[in-house]
Amino acid sequence: MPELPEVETVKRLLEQKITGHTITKLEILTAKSFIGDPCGVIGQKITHFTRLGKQLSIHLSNHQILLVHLKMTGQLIYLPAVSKEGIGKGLYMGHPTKDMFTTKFPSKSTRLIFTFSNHSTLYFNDQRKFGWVKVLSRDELVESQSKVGIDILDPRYTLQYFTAQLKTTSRPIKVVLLDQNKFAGLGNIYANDALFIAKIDPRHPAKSIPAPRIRILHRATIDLINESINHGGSTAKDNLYLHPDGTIGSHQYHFRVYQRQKEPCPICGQPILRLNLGGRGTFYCSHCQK
DNA sequence: TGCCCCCTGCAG
DNA sequence: CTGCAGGGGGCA
Repeated sequence: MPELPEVETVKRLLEQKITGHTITKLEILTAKSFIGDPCGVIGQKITHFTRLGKQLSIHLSNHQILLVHLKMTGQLIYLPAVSKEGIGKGLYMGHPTKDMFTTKFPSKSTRLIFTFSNHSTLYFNDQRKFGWVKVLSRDELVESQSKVGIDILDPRYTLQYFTAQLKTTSRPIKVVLLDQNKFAGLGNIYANDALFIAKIDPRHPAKSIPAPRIRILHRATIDLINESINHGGSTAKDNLYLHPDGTIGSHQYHFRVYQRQKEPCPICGQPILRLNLGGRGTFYCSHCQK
């Protein structure tokens, strides 16, 4: 699920909740979800957060990093300390009357539980078990991200860089936009919608897109990502993307073509088509996108 | 460069 | 039952 806007939203909300907190306990319910030595994180304070593409780094006071990848169904859910009266009733500090979460935690998909010194908790939930949390040193973090491309929100993501990357391959533009080693952060939602905005057929070979179209596409990727961040990201129908406080994003109400096959194109009214490209669902308007 | 796979769950 | 899901690593 989470692409750049969703991970950025989680980062912003989580950093205001748990920066400065000390980890006192880590429960690993699913072994494959945690990679590294869990002992090293106990007693460490959370100092700050960074993000590269879809990967979130939680920096600790001993200079180690918890690197988080949510993959398709990962969630980071923060629960404030349970009040005395609320124990066993789902009553949390700051949520005086009722539990605002529709799902109780830990749930069937809870993989990791971090507890902090003030008794608040952070749940890593992941239905499909594709995601993970890794403990890394600074050097290991740099190494593990050395092949990742430039983040869409990085000032170095220029039109020149974008153009140069497209010129290296004749693969379908949609597939190239999803290549995290070229540009970090775009996923299936925003790749589809950016191509719609730029009126480019997702199958168009990357290297032969005319310069004026490349310019529009480059602009569209940045604008769309920012638009979605302003909407708190996209929570699709399965509700698997949640903010750390359990609320949902709203960018799904602004999808142009993503998951709208058979619905009328917002520009010309022709039905939106769906095809398979690089193993991923691809949505486009054959009349508007050439 | 294109498949298959990792997993779970839901819609058709 | 089959197909599909915000991702991406490994392998021919």
